[in-house]
Amino acid sequence: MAAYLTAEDKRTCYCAELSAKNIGETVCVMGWAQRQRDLGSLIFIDLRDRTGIVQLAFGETTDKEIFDMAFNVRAEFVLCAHGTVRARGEGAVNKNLPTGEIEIEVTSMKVLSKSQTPPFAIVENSDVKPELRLKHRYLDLRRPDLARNIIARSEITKIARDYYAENGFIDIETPCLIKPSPEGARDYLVPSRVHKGSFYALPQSPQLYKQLLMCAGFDRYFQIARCFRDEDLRADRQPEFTQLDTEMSFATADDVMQMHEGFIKYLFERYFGQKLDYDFPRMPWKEAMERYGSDKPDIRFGFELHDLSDAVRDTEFKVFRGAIDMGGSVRGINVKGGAKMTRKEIDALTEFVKSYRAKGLAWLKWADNGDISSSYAKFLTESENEAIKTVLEAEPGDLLLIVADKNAVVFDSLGALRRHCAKKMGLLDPHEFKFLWVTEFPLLEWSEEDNRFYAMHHPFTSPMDEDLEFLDSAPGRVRAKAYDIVLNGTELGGGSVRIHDSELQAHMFDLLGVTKEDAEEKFGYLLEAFKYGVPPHAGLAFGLDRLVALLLGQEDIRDVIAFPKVQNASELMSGAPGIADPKGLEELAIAIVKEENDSENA
RNA sequence: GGCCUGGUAGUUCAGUUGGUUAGAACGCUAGCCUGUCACGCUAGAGGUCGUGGGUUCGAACCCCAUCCAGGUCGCCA
Repeated sequence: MAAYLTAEDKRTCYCAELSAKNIGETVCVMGWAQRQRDLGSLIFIDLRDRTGIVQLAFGETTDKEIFDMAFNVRAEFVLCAHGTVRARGEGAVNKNLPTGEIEIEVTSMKVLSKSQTPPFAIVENSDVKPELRLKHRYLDLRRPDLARNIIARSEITKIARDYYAENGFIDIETPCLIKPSPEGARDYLVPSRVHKGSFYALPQSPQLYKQLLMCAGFDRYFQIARCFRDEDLRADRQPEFTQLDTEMSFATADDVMQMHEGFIKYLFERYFGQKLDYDFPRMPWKEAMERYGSDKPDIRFGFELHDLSDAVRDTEFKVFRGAIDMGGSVRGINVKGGAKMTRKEIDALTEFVKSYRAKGLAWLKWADNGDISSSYAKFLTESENEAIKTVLEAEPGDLLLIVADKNAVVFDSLGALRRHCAKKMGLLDPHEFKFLWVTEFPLLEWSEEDNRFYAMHHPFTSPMDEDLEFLDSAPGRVRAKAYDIVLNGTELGGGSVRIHDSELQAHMFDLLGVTKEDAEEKFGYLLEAFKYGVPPHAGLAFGLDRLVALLLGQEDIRDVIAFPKVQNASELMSGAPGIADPKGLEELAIAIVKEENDSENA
């Protein structure tokens, strides 16, 4: 039977807070039995709480009743132990344990709760299937590495709140039940009982509300905001995630970037005790694409892209010829030291780029001993081959990898390839942090599929002043006052200067093919607000999960989220989502049409 | 939605021409043990081989379907 706590059972400290300084003190600790070691007439129990472990000792001086209790303790029993801190004997000190110099000589104990044998051991660096860990997430979270992540996340959000508060930001909550505005990512919909047939959406971000807060005069807004997107998951993407969301009035793009760069520096100083005393580089989007094939470049290593189109401008090699003729390009990277790769490994790289829609990979391996093998060299003239080597600054030991295709495919595949090679070659140090700003994003993105422009960021993003003149003549070349903060190949956050001019906003909607009625229906309240004096404003949101994961060297954001969802967006512990009660559905006037999850408004 | 990988004891895994009773380590249970801390020693229990169907004299193994988990592309204004 489980015991209960009484007035005397007051915890005096956490397990791992005890040290040699406490020798002689009477203490009361509570926690979980990590392990029990029975040596006959001597028993040790490692007691664990979220701070760590302390050893409880039971011996000949222990009451028989308590000793028997200790004898029966098993892993994960919850204990309350009273006793005296004492030094361990000579030779019995455990140097691997922070509390290894001492132990608690237990005078009384309660088993507050028993435990079945857990489905997996509660230890650091567990190699148990994610499936099982997530099903018993409360046990997984007892593991020290995961517990540390969750605690670290709390520290980081505390630092964020401090920084933004110190800089005059006001923490304001915005609604989670909002009006659907289907554009971009899929919304999670919540049916309204009162308004049958109508739905709320869960916010993909507090975008419109924070702009309205600017209209309301709260010129610096901050919120740790939960956001929802009904899209497929990835290691760095959950259907519900947290943004560290901000907005500033009377601020330029530069003001915003400086403010948030300040936050990162403040965070590094307070969390790591590390000074980042340099300005984060700023790189226009076009340069990022051309040098790294990515709008979120990892600049910890080289292997930059180079345009080889000129070098093979007149080639008869069909693969290159075709790419150039269709308006694409031929680009390559020089994987320094990559000549060590075997033919098999290079073939695997070819498969890798194919997953990015590239038709193939042209390669040249220049061995240390001067031998050259290549998939393409024999199709090119000597001068073309030389030109490629010159542009890529090739030398013995290098591996040249070339993709010829539409620009989008070339950038995508080579951008991913350079990172893939760097990872394979062990060049990515998770403890090296290289921040940069990517700026001057295109305002609009052409969709082949729909034969129209879409806003690359969102339709409230302001064009750059110097490109305003092209808004009608060449919309595709208009750049936006948008900026992303990038760390080690991950987009940590992004934002923009917003349009605060009704006329320009109307123009934007026009370009995007949004009719007046449409705009009125979806965003009327924002446009209305803009009629009553709207300050120029700009903002930025960090992906908190990614930020925490990267700082902690975690590859998967699930390791910094207490109760994450798996790939099919379900939550294995609770089993969410679940079937709704038919009565409830009736009340909502919702009928399930198909056997599956497909629901429709009735 | 596409492609790839995996699912065998509580856990991590091994298991090839398809053939007796499906193994190992750790964990678990019991006994012994006064300084352990991955305690040690002895003994023992523990399996719908993800699920359903098929081929076969015979299936963990071959085929089909399906479920679950992971990766990835599409998608993520």
